[in-house]
Parts: sequence; structure tokens; C-alpha cells
Amino acid sequence: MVGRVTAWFDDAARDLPWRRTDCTPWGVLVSEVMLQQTPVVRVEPVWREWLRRWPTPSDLAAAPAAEVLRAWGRLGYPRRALRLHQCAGAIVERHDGAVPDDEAALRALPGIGEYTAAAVRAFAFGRRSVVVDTNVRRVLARTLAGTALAAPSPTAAERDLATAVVPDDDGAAARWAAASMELGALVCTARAPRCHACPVADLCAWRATGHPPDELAHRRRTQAWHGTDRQVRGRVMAALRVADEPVARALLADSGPDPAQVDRCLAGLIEDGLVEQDDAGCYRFPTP
DNA sequence: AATCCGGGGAT
DNA sequence: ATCCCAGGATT
Repeated sequence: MVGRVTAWFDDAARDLPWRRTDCTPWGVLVSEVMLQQTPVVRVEPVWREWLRRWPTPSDLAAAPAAEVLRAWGRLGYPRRALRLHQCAGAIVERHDGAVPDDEAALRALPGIGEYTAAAVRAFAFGRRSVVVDTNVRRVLARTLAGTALAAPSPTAAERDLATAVVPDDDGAAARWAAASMELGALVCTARAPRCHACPVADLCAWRATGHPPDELAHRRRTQAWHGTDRQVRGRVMAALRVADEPVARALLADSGPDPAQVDRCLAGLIEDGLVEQDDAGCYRFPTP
């Protein structure tokens, strides 16, 4: 399983900038945070711009939060940008400006959770770690468990299974992490898997049983979007992004049909540290 | 364990 | 109109 997937990866891997040998650990960390719930094609141009402007953690730490939020653009979940900014500051303060390779130290950084810490350790430092993202979970669910999709949130049994599969050797483990993720992203996709191009199709439990559908499909609840606070918050952030100066409340009226909702979202954005009010009561990104 | 948190492209 | 995407923090 591991050998065949990594061999496949040697040939099929996408040439992504954060995979190049000249990419720094900081570049890898930035890519991982940007890739949290945002597809590769949308991340790549923003990542290039960020690494050009802020090639090191201390460069980003020194930038104003407003510039960071602006540069985040439409990647979504702008709290990630704020945390990445805080993460850069913490790397400067706690680690002398160098991205740590220790899993516990990584986990302690803002915006770095279990997945991202393991991914940075593997991809930036070539060290063994158990990297379990949505792709790996799906690949393991299908090949080994024989189910169409993994459970909504990772279970302990799933972690144990993922851990058991990871090779002992640092380099082999890091290659498996990248290869298993890539297999899920390019071949063992959620919607229309390309089993004909899969290096382990002949040993896939899900395929062997005729691709049974997801038993929990009918209970999976898709997140609403239209009319939600998330949509309104997004519109407010977009309005502030394009504005050159603080924006009056009246100009944010078309962020949502319900004024009370817009006010609630503004309060939430302020609470989250994404927005602040100036002396005139106009809204803007945080200033130093 | 459940919720909240963006946004866009594919189907 | 629905689904999916290299998740994390909070409760």
C-alpha cells in the first residue's frame, strides 16, 4: 500500500511552489494555513504574493494587521490571516524567528492545530509525523475500511489506523504523507473517483464491494450559506478590503437585508479582532 | 461532539 | 441547488 502510493506519487505529484526544495519552512507553514479549507488553485497566487512581501516570520510580524487582512483577499475564513500574523509574532518571540520542528511547539502556535503541526513537521523538515487530513481520511476509509467516506469528525480508531500505516523512517513517512494526500486530491476524490488511475485499486475494500454508497449520506448536513452571518461577515470584510479609508455604517447597509444582522456581524467582527471603529464611528481593519 | 467560521468552482 | 475543499477554536 505505502510503497505503491509513494511510487505513484513520484510520477504524479503536482509541481506546487511550496513543495520545491528551495521553499523555506515558513513558506510551507504559510501554505498549510492557507490550504485549511481552501483549494490549491485559489491559494497559489496569494501564497506567491505573501512570500514575496513577507519572506520570513519577522517580515510578517512587522506588517500591520490591516495589510495582512487585505492581502488575504478572498481566501475565506479571515481569522486565519489574523492567526497567521500572530503566529509570525510568536515565532519571533519564542523561537528567535525560526519555524520550530517540534510538534508540541508547533501546536502551541496560533492557528496551528493537529493537522497543520504534523504537516509542517513532515513537509518542512522531512520528519515522521501522522498527517491526517480530509484526503488521507477518505483514502484510508475506502481502501481499508471499505466505506465511501470517513466519519464527519475523526475518530480515535481512525487515528490509530492512520498511525499504524505510517512508516518508521522519517523520509518514508514524510513521502507517505504527501503521497496519500495527493492520491486523495487527484484520484481518490470525494465525488467521482478515478479508480482506473489508482495504484491500489486492486486492494481497495470499497471498490471490491462495488462502491457501496455512504450510509450516513442522508444525515450529513450541508452548511447553509445564503442569508447567514457568515455571508454577511464576508460582505463586510469585502467592503473594507476595497475601501481606502474607514467606511461609514450607512455604506455597509447592503451587506445584508437585515440591519440588525449587519450590526450583529459588525460586533462579532470587532470581537474577533478583524474590525475596529475609528473616532468617527467608521469601520476599518485593525490599526497597530 | 457540535457549532461557528468564507468563498468559489464543479456537478 | 448542492457538494466539496491540505481545519482550528470554542463551547
